Amino acid sequence: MSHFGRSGPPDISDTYSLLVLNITFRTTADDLFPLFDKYGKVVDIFIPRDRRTGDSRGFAFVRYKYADEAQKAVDRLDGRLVDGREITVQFAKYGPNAERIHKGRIIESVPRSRYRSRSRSPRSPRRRYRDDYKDMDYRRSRSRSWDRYDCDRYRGRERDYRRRSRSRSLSPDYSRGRGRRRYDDERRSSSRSIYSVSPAKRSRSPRCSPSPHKTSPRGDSADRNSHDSCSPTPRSASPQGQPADSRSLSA
DNA sequence: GTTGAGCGTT
Repeated sequence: MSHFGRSGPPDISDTYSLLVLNITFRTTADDLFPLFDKYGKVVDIFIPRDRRTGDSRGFAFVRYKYADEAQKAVDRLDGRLVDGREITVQFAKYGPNAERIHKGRIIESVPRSRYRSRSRSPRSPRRRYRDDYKDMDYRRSRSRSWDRYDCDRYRGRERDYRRRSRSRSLSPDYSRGRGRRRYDDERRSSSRSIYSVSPAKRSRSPRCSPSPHKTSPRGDSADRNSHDSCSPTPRSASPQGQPADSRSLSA
């Protein structure tokens, strides 16, 4: 969807796309258009939306006509407070026109001297998340969707879990209050569980079955129980945590 | 109604 009423990319012949991150979920292209248009010729503005809910994903793509204007907008609008949040404007790397960008046209066309390094964006290796939702399903872009999704995948995607858990400014899960309480509960639970059950039996969560029933009139406790079992806590499922205790009790 | 690392549509 384009801001100019044109469906899809209107003309990506000589346009330069900027990635606007950290915008609010309610910020639309109409809100970004007057901001970016003041610093250059904005060809098109596109805000990706969720495939399921159709809501904004929190970032937008602003397409400029010239690279110098785009760079100026990056330097000007990067860190600008929009709708109460500080947005992050940078050149888009991936996308449908990633090939022409890979040629080094945009990146080399703009002076990096003006590009101020923001400590909020470290050298985090980002992966192609498009391959994810195209490989298995639509991307679970929001963290709230990670409530009871695949729990078994946490073993192989522990890095993904840690990446989503951390925040760039405040505390990771602790900011939500939900993570710390559950985490503490898990730790006390695991410490108490080793005295009654061997870790070999609880190493695998038997409640990780993808039950189709999501909500019940009184099944709230059951749903919450699944949360504890499927909680991505590697320590509660680490058998090497207390080998001595487990050995003396298990044997 | 909520959320917050990241890279896009006809």
